[in-house]
Amino acid sequence: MAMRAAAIKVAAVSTAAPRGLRALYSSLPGFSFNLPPTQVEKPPPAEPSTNLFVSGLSKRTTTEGLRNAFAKFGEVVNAKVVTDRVSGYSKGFGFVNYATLEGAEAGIKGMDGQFLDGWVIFAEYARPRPPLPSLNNGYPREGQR
DNA sequence: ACTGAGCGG
Repeated sequence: MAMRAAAIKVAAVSTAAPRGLRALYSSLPGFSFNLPPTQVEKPPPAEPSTNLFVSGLSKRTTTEGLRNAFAKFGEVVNAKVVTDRVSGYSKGFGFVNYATLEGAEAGIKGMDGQFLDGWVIFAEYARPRPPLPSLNNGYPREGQR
């Protein structure tokens, strides 16, 4: 009887204290939710490139504002604030393309963690993207709708 | 509507 009461108490603690679930499950046989000390943290962002991913933007920040803020650290070839195609409103992130990797590096160091239109923005190297699938060199695809 | 992590054309 005593064990049964203990089991019920454990269940009650489980639901009442979600923060302690990890430690609780770790002590239970058959439950190895133990997080490895390594490899649980954020993986390194990306490999250096001239393309930058900028997040944390204000909804009022436009492409010109983004370009203007990053142009101080290097030659910006292309800048784009991603907007929703139906509503036209900013999604709060964008991309900045520098002419050189040095410019991109300077842009990250200069703008990452800085304020832009009242919001702290984050600048990092963008992930490599495959060439535009939809455009196909400006011609529509044959044999495919 | 514009919300708050994210990787567009």
